Amino acid sequence: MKDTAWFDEMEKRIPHDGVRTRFAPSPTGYMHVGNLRTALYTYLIARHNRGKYILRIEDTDQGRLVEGATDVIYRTLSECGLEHDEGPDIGGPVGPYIQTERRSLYKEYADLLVSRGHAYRCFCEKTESEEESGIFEMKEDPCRSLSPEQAEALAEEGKPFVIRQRIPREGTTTFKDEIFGEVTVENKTLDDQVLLKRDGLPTYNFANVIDDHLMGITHVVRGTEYLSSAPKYNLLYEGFGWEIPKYVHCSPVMRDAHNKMSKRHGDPSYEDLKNQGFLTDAILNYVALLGWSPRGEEEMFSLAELEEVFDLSGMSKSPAIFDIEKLRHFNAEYIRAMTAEQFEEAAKPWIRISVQNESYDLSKIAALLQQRTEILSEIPEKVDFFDVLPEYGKELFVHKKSKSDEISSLEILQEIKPVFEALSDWNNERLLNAMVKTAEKMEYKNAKVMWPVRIAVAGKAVTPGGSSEICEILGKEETLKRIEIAINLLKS
RNA sequence: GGCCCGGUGGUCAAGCGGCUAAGACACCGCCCUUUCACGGCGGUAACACGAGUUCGAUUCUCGUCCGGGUCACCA
Repeated sequence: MKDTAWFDEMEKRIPHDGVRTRFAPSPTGYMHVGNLRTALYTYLIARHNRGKYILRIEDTDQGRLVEGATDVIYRTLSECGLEHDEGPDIGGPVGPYIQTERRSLYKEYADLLVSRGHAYRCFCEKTESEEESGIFEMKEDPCRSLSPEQAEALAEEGKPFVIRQRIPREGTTTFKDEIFGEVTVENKTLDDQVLLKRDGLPTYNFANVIDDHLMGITHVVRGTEYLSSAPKYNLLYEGFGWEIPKYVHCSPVMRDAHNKMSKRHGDPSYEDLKNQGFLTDAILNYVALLGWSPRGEEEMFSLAELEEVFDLSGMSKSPAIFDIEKLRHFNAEYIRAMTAEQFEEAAKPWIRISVQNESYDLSKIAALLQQRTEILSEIPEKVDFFDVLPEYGKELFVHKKSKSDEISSLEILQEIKPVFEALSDWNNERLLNAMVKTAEKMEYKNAKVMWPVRIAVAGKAVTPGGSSEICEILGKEETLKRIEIAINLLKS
């Protein structure tokens, strides 16, 4: 074990420069919405207080390592603008920031705790998960009562061991959470959790305490699944004589009333949502509001605005169900708030999926789409008719609201065709004008004339943009061709 | 099962002893309108239950019920 000078030296490295938070994911290759939200809140607490936001990778579970997982984390955080001030990739004053690279550290602190009597070596066989065994009994660990000499002797023999925390049997432990307030538990309900595993790596429970302290973390942000083990962490801090950080336990994001969002259930990760055509800003905005309330009426917040207004007092205690419908709403709002150029850039790849015909003006198509799109992925099916006129039946010409039927549609199309043919300038204004004039002449409502034109040129009842805009984009030749097809269909 | 934490409309939620109990999504209706959409206006819909405390409880206390978490050499 290192001498006190070494431990003192470690203490001196700890920054004391205001608020410091950390996002500490384990690299499983998947950033689900709950993770992202935790990262966001962690980031916001730091930024709101002009503090530091740190990224730490918790890879102490060797069995669950996933190739390329850290890249997903970097990419997601960076895309979302949650830039960290310290981390594995950019370093910092209290590195390394990957737990497996800190393994020797944990051993020193575990030994320190053993020497102080707050922990002990346990030579027992591995225990099974109690949940699986169905037995929920606190059992006395025989190794707890081993004398230091006995334990030392067994270790000398080369017997493998883990290091367990020695929890007092008597008394209570109280901790304070920024969201839940004070929580008190009886020590006898706490078990002697493993601190250092047989493979020499720390458990989450231990590594967290060590790293959070050594990295000068002031606000420990994590999910409520750690709420009930928080007393044990406090006991650890006390054992070391360290200052206890502020705890912020966030309630989970649920997929429904009973289940958390999870990879297993196929719930969307950040990347999945992106692929479905959701915008980063919309995702962030929505996720921020899932479990936190700004109080006022305003719901739309940019990341910069969130940094200003975010505060712990708005945090919710109960779980929140993820509602994709509301996310769609936010996404639609963000799409509408984009400039035409921004939207065009975002939409083009999606338009291209079903519109390959080079002669169509993608900018015009995009312009029609902007006010009618909630998520980008619905674009291809909205515009597929530009390339290929769908097969459709006569019944599409029947529309109650515009008082259209097959008879009137045929009549109108036959009337409008020569008018279109005669048009010298092929643009929206002229087309609209032509249709309105035709309606006047036939003494029909505008809608009654435009309905069959829409059906004829698009082959579907729901289209982005009005019929005149579609005709304009399609061009004179294609429009007339499609009207002719419709006339023949109606005659048959 | 023990322990911990929750419980306001279908969903996200404001509320912090006295309110006609906000707002948003969704839903419905009306208006606008070249369909749909967008926009505008309006509507349906909630304090889990039972005791206390109090002049007065959605707000405080207790119990019941319901839900979540945890009890791993996973995080």
